[in-house]
Amino acid sequence: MSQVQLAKQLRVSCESCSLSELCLPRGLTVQEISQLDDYIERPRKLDPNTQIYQPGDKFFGFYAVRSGGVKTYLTKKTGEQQILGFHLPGEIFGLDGMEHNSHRCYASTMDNTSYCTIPFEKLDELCAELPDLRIQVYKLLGHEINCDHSHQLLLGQQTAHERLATFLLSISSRFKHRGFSPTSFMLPMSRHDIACYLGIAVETVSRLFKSFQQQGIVKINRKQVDILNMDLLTGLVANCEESDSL
Amino acid sequence: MSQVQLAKQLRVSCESCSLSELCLPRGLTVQEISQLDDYIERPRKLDPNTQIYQPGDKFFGFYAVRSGGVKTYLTKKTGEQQILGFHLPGEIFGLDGMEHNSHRCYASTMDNTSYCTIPFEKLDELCAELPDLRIQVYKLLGHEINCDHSHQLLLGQQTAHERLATFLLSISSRFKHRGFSPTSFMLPMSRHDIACYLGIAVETVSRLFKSFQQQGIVKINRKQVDILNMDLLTGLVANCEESDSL
DNA sequence: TTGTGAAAATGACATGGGTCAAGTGTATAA
DNA sequence: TTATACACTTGACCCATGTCATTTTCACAA
Repeated sequence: MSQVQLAKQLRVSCESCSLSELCLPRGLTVQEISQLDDYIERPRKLDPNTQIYQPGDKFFGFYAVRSGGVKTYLTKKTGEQQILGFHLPGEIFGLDGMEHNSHRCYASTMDNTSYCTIPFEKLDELCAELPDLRIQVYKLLGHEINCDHSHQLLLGQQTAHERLATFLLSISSRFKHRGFSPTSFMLPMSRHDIACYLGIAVETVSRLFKSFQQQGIVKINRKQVDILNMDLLTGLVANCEESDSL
Repeated sequence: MSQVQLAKQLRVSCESCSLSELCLPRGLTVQEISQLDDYIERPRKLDPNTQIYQPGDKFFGFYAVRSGGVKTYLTKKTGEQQILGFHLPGEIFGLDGMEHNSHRCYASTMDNTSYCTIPFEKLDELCAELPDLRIQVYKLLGHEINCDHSHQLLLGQQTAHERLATFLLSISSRFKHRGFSPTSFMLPMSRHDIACYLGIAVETVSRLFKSFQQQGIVKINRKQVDILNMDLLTGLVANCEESDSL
């Protein structure tokens, strides 16, 4: 098989895979891709609301969402959960296990979900040899850190309107980035999850969605969202972040 | 010079250095330590309220606080800042620059402050050769991520009392970790900064400090804090985090 | 020692969004 | 087709915390 054919085959196996961000771009050679590809465990399928890991579980490696959606969250002893992040197809999670080789938070599916895993030990070994892969891993971790920082700004300084608008814009831009419509999409998470992510009450989410609709900014039917006026939506967060969104 | 002597000398140069966490422990060999030590730029001293970097600045590498204190923060366009983290002597900051090779947030001193820097490119080169150093870097990044997650839980789910109590306990345990008293210490930051970190108003910080004092939990005089009853203080956050503190 | 400005504390008041309690819709199963 | 349960919505009420105005304290300079 020629190098080109090999590349094509590998690309097919990873192209729609959520780890593609990690392994495909940035000029890795065919051989390098092949090496990494060998270690990736092929997709597993899970039902909605299935726990993937919880605090204390051993850290195996990174997870990459292929379809569906995953939430990661911490809880108070009283049960309230703070959702740390939503992970859509093409996105990575599981990084919370790196510090102590065991996870610190929960991860569970929000929908029928499939994902790949890449064992951290293998990834680390490859990193020793592949400078470009190392850079990719740094960028991945840096991205997580920057997302967390934006979330801190949201939770600490934004009003409820601003939070919800920021949330919609974030989902929109992430769908766009993956080649889907940025103005018409299905939310993979419940109102409850949105509330827990934004640090507000479910009732507030309902009321604000209603208010946004009355202003003609969006049209919302259950989980179907249509953004009717992107400018107005952007206007709601105009004073929030100095830098461009993630 | 014998290997032992060399080790001793290097240890002296890094022992009290904030990067010691990164380079000294975990069985690096004398030679490995020496290699890393060569790249570390020796301390710079800055006045209080001096900006170290701001969004858009080129990312050079990690910073390690030797004395004083540093805050990292994001701002809204209207000027409110959300403090992302306080960095005490022995702690690292600057990781926000990794994703795009430029910083996303501000960093500035809160006090007379000195710090070392380690250029990221050099660190990365060494990582290729030193598996133990690589592990250290992963743990460092994992720690930042886990701290950010705890901060998200605080900002999203805790009441003002719980936030302030959590904050005091965090500072206390970090002083303890560095060998200082966990019950009697000087806060390096202003009330304003505490408020911005906790996502509450300065006035609320004042009122809660007073309330904590009236309950006999702490004694506070300006920036001097004495924790009188650690159990009571811990009790205030009893329902907050499931897992142990960071 | 006194003067000056910033930080912190205090008091009075306002309100965003939480809480509680019904309702309404919708998807799945019998 | 109807029953059931759960997600979501809506309304009424209220409280923790923000906002604004004022006073006090402290650090430092003259």
